[in-house]
Amino acid sequence: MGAQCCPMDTPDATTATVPVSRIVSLARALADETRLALLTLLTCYQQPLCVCHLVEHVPVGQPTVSHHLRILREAGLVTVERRGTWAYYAATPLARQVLDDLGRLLTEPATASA
Amino acid sequence: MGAQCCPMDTPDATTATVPVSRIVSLARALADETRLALLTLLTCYQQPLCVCHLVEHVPVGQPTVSHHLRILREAGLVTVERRGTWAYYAATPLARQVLDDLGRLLTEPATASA
DNA sequence: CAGTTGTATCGATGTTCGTCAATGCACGGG
DNA sequence: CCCGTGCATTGACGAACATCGATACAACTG
Repeated sequence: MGAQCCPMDTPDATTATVPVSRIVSLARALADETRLALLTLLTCYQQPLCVCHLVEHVPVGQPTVSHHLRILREAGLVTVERRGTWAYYAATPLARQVLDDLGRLLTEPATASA
Repeated sequence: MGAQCCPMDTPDATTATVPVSRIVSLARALADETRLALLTLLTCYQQPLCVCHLVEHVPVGQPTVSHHLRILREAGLVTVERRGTWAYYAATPLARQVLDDLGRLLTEPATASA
């Protein structure tokens, strides 16, 4: 740990407006191919979709889909409404905005706005 | 798999402008508390920082910091420049925009723009 | 009330991942 | 030329996770 490697000492840098753990929780919910496929399906449709339809569009079983939907729900990315036997899941505005922003950042050539 | 649970069949929904795997890769890089702490440190400073300084600000050892910096670099979130014995890491514009966007989404009360 | 269907939960399993101790490597100084 | 320093890599270990089969639960149907 040399003394002249960096110009100045780094303060605690707790200038973050949002706690780091909150961003990590959101990123962890998005950090799975199956979950992101489910979220993409839900964001493409204004109509809520039931679990049995979602199962047909991802290469995993129904218990796994329920498991992932639970994680997405706990992250605030989807909502669930039970009507009779079925459970209808829908993407939240947060999910739409996150996917919209990330998609824009990954397509645009990194125009530094901040 | 009932016939009348959902109004219509769900098409393949490949309307995504960005491949799912690309978003997953970015989310996985952000889905760790240590990595996000390093990235926050780097985004708070315009000056690149060397590894020995970063090590002092996270509760893990130097090999682990190098490991995380490698993941962040492969995700396009940081760049590295070697000067003499030291390696200086800096946040990319992508990292600044991602943290800015996510921070804004998690503080604002979900104003549906999309 | 029994049977069926849609969904959630439980246990187990294989894999991925974060972490560390030890080592290797490049560079600079005596 | 040897040694110290900063950083990267390796191997190993434990924890977390994604997945599945089996089962439980809820609701509609006959």
